[in-house]
Amino acid sequence: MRIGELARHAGTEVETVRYYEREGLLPPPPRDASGYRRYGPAQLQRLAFIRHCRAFDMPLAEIRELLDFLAAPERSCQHINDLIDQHLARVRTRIAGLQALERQLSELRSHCASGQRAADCGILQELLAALPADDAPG
Amino acid sequence: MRIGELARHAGTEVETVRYYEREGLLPPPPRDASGYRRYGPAQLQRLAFIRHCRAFDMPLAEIRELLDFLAAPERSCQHINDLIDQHLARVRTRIAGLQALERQLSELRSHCASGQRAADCGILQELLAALPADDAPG
DNA sequence: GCTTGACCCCGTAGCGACTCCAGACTGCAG
DNA sequence: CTGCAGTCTGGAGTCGCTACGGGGTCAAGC
Repeated sequence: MRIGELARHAGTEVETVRYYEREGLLPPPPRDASGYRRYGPAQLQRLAFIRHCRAFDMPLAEIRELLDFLAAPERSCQHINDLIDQHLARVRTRIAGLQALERQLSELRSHCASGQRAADCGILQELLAALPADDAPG
Repeated sequence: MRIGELARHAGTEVETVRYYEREGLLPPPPRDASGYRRYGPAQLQRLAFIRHCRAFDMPLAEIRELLDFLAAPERSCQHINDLIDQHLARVRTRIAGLQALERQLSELRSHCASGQRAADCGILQELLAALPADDAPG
């Protein structure tokens, strides 16, 4: 299979496949007489694994670590669990941060009805009143 | 005030201030005899405004638009409301996506207890079983 | 044989919002 | 005078792609 077919099966882009190869996540495949990359099912499985991890929003560095475990089936998978736990913690932290952000934005939004002059806009007023007293210059 | 003090008051980094200047969010300030940037309270207020917006996770392009309103107090602030509404919608979409991700990750995590061989790790199994049947090559 | 179009190659630059670095200069305290 | 913190400039690095430009290859249709 050539790169376009591989990408299609994995639901991604040709450029992304070449990018993963450059980054060392996919091994350089053999080439045919025209220099085209030729892939087998094992490469597709590996690519699908990567895309599956990316769908979980994992950074490539972590995916790299997970890929190492595919090649070392006898190793303890404790580190895998740790990676997932850490990632889960990151996601939860991010959610909490965004929820706080959403509350603040809703509050901000409530300060202005539509169609006023910018000078009277409660939103701009709020955004301008951003200097904590102890940080203000003397 | 010099750039370090300005940055400290705004709770940010010197490099960030210079970056904002390069990006046109802060006007180039006057320089003293040694070429050091000298700032007044107005610049600090503007920088604090930007950082406040960034704390709301707004992209610099939107902040640029909001800054335009500070210079045009007679304009209608309808566009400001629209910007906040759009941003709020983005934040809510992102939260929903991350919550779905969190559920999937928790599910994934439940597939493996600690200390097994990688070959038996339920997490790796799940990640590998990523190929939908209709996408698999013939 | 010739064109058209889809596919592939490589290398490079761009995104957003910083962050860090090298190498030089300035300002102030001890 | 020495040392160190602060500042200057320009450029590169981060992350995960994405989009270009300029070419080669291949199968089908005329």
